[in-house]
Amino acid sequence: MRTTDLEVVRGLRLFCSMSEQAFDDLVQAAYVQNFPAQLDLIHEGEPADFLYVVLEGSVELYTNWNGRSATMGMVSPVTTFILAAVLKDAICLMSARTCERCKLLLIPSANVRAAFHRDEAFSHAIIIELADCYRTVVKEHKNLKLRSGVERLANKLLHYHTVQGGNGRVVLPYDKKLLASMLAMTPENLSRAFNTLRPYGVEVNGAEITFTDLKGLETLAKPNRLIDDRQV
Amino acid sequence: MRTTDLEVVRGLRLFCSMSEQAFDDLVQAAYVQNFPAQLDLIHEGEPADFLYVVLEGSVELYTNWNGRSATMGMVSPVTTFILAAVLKDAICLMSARTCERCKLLLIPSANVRAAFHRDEAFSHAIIIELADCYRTVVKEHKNLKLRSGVERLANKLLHYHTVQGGNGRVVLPYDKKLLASMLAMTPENLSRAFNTLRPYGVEVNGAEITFTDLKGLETLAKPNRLIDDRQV
DNA sequence: CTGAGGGCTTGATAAACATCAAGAGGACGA
DNA sequence: TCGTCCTCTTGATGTTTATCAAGCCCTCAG
Repeated sequence: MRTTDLEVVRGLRLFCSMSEQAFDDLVQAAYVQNFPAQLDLIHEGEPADFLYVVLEGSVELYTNWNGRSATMGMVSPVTTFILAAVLKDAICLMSARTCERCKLLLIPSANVRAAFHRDEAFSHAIIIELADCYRTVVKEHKNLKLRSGVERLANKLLHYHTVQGGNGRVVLPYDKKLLASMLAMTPENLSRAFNTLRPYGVEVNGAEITFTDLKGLETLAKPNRLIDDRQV
Repeated sequence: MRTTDLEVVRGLRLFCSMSEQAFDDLVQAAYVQNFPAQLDLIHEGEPADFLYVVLEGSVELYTNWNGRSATMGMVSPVTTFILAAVLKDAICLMSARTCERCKLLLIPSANVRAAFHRDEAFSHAIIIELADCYRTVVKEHKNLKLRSGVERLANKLLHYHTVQGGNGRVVLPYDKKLLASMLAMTPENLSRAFNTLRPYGVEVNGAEITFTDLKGLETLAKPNRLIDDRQV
């Protein structure tokens, strides 16, 4: 494992407060590995053997039932995933696959569990991390239950706008098929949703979106910190 | 606080492993209080002042946005709620109201946070509890993303059937308006969904449901442990 | 260059779901 | 007892979303 990777991981809120010793033990047992695009990392229903940390690239969490499929979330650097299943030593509820070429850190889940039993600071950091994971899903759930497809798209665009600097221009981070799945709609309907937003000053050019009437878009989207703000 | 209440709370997975001292401190600071039906306990957006434990009655977690409303979950005895907000000292993402007359235990959230910093066993129990909360919402989310209204109803009925003894008969625990909201559908559509299930041997008589073709119902519902099983 | 394939869009159609309106039946208080 | 309110159901209608089919455009390998 490269020193720079190690420092980045060490800097994560989940790991930064744990003891030197405990962190070293964890990292000693871990592997850094590169994966090609579109590779299945986890199948739902299987045990959680590793805690994953995305160092480079992005990972899609998804789920299947009765022939249908749904994207549950995207993981980008530098973030962990399937923490809850690892801690409970339980079966994974979601599948995971790489979107692009990825560099991942794999920490054996038994070591993670051992670490939080040994290091109190780590177990406190886990509590905050899990509480955040929980609240993120709750927000996702609210987003889905309370909003139509067009509204979800409008708010997602405003979110990207904020993240990307707020200068009236946005580049979609994923292709539209994936974006559609994230927004719980079909690619066809995403296309139509963009058309619906045109009167609100949303101009689409491939992956580039420009906004000419942010006020109007916000009036439609009605962003809400209890749904859209990451840190709340 | 009555001794029997105290023992029940002490028996909860969240509290049973913590030290006598820490539990006593927590309980000393707490109040038991009775609330009438349909009383608002928490408004989303407000700080989480207490960790709540439902001792009697049931509580609805719900949320609002732009004039719309959605039920997020039901809490029945003996269970805690808004644990994540309490631990993070954050704003509540959901509102809560009593459905019927309720007896609740209110533990000041500052005391909960102090307790997990002092008692290691408690912080480990919190980790397991939070991981479970997280996985429960993930399952809810999958249920909503992957299934139609009729499918959600069919699976909910099968779930009640299992919980209530599996003898081909079920009594709905809530009125149909609330059940509809839990299933993310309107009361009108719940009524129609019951009609859709009649050919699958589902007979409705007020709150009493009887099943005459469980195999058939299961073929339609396709229950899945990664969505429907509570303990997975 | 050429053809194949994928991403994206559009139109037509169908299914799922919501809304509006009306009415049956039961609970409850005056 | 009567009227009122509430829950639940049903029908008619409209909206939202999905599905199916077709076509455009771009990329890329041969």
